[in-house]
Amino acid sequence: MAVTLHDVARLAGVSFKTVSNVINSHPNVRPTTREKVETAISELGYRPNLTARSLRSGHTGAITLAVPQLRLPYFAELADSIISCADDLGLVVLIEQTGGLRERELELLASPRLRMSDGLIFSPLGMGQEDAELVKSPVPLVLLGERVFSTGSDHVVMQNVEGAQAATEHLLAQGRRRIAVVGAHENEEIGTAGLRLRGYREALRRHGVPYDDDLVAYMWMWHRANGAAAMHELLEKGVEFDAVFGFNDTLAQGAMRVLQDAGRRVPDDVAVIGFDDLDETRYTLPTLSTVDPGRGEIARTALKLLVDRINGTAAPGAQQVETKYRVVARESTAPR
Amino acid sequence: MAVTLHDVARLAGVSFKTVSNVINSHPNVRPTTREKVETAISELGYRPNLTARSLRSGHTGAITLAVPQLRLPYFAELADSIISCADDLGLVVLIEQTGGLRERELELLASPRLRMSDGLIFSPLGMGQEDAELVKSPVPLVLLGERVFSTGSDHVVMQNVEGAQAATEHLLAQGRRRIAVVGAHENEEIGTAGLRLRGYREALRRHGVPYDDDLVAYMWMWHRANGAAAMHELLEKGVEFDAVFGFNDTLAQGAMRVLQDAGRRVPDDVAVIGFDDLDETRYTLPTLSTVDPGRGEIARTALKLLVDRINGTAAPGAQQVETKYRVVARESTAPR
DNA sequence: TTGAAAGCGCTAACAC
DNA sequence: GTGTTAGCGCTTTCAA
Repeated sequence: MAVTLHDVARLAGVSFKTVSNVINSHPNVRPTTREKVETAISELGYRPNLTARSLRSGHTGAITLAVPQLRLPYFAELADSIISCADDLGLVVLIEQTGGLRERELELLASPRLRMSDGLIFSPLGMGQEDAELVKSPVPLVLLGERVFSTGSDHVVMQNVEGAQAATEHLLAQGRRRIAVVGAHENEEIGTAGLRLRGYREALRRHGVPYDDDLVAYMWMWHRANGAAAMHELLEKGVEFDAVFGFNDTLAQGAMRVLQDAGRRVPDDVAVIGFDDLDETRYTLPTLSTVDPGRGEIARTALKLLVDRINGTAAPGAQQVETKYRVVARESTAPR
Repeated sequence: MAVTLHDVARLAGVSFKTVSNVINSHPNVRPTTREKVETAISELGYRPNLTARSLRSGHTGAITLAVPQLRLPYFAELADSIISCADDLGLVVLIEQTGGLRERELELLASPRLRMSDGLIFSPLGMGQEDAELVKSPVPLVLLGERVFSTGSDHVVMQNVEGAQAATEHLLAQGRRRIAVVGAHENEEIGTAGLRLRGYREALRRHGVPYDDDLVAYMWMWHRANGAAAMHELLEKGVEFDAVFGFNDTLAQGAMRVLQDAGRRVPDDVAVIGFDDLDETRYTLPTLSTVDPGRGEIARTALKLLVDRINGTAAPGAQQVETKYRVVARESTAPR
């Protein structure tokens, strides 16, 4: 069996409460006592039972991060950032994959497993605005992304409309006029895809370029394979275009590869821009222009909001924070 | 405060033990009683306190996965697989990032945080064979990878030597004779890099091709940027080569990009092969040949070993399992 | 400065 | 079938 406080106390010849005091570095312990206890601790190799501590203290020292899938590079990089930040705060991170499925997301929010952690950072994908009232969690919650608003929870969002608009304007500024879109969601108004499409349309409008739905490829998950498939369809349809806006980098990458197979030169014939600023965009051929959505800032902000909420030091009322974006111009949109 | 068993019992008019029986679906509960209790549960929105359950039962329903960094795509895809498998078994996964630093890896093994989970799947990178005796954990442990052997723990490894040998032979079979290596570790015998280098040398030996250390680029972490930097160095040194073996796909990708910038055509002038079979290798230009190390099998096997160990149903003695590999030929090594 | 007692919410043994 | 009792290992009062 594992060594307990009592075992340590017995060896040190003190009460087990004194041992507890030492561990929690309470002020009122005589140095000699402390030393005796510390010797006993290392002699027995005592390690506190965090489960017992959690039960008693009411907090676990863990948070949950729920994302669609870690194999989507955006979420892998986000998780990396969040785990690093959390570690700095002494918190461990429990990861749940929802697959982006509404059912599983709802299940998660109701799951007793959430109570193994002190709070939840949740990036929904299947749920929508109509589920706003269901976004309730037994632990403090910070929402990420743009699927649901007005939930009463803290919320970190990127500037999707503005970022997408800037990406589109970056293409327009080079004289591109037929800009295909890869990654739209059917009938979506406020999800990430919906907002990025809005930014795209707004940019077109401002520049007097007509919107053409034939240029827009719809799909669900943003995997590379879907970007590739969408580009195949666009090419088969025979629509003319001189640029592609992938709603994320993996889509852009998949699309770019298919374009090249079809003999279109990037950027000479078709310029391509993505969204997310993944590491891999620096090493594609050509390197991929993109929008940096401030992933590090998202991680830090979400964690800060969550910790404040957990500690009860948060301002009353739900906070909504928007991170800064930045267009990163690379070879795939180099001027002709 | 949260609803407890007692609250439910009071509302249902039974003892709190009966409620516990219902929750744990014990056989001996009269249907009418069960129904009464279930009504009370849903009425109060009761959710079991897993911390209390853990304390009492001695297991948490969580496992820890410790990897260097999630932003290395190999580990992201591995984590994705492990989380999915774990979920099928009703387990949640806690992720720790060690940064591949020996210090942090040792710290982790000694951390009380491990006891928030029932077991550990650990992919070391900083520790080496000399640390074999330190590979001890307060919870059952399954090791991944090739940094440390003979630790007394279960171990899942890929066939690194054989896989690397096959990759090299794939290049040799096309008449390549000057094969550069990207990703070697200095003075390493048995780490992943050391074993892959051994496979490479073995292939050369069998085909009577002399080994040339000038063709080998050394480094530490396997990021794309390091692959790119290594290729810059090789080119600057002016060594001749007609193929590159990247010890993983991200290295190969970084190297390939630099090759192309330098005007070398892939595969016509230089063939390139990686290792890991990441999703992105299907979308680079050209698509990247690689070695599939059986990541799904690694995840499943590691989890099975761990669960058996946790349940005490494992065979006595440390198991060592080797997964199957497979060379995946793509455009980057297409015959000339 | 240290100790004793209570109890976090639950499960497991055993009695009824 | 159902209730009673004990206690997992710890922190938190409160008393000495």
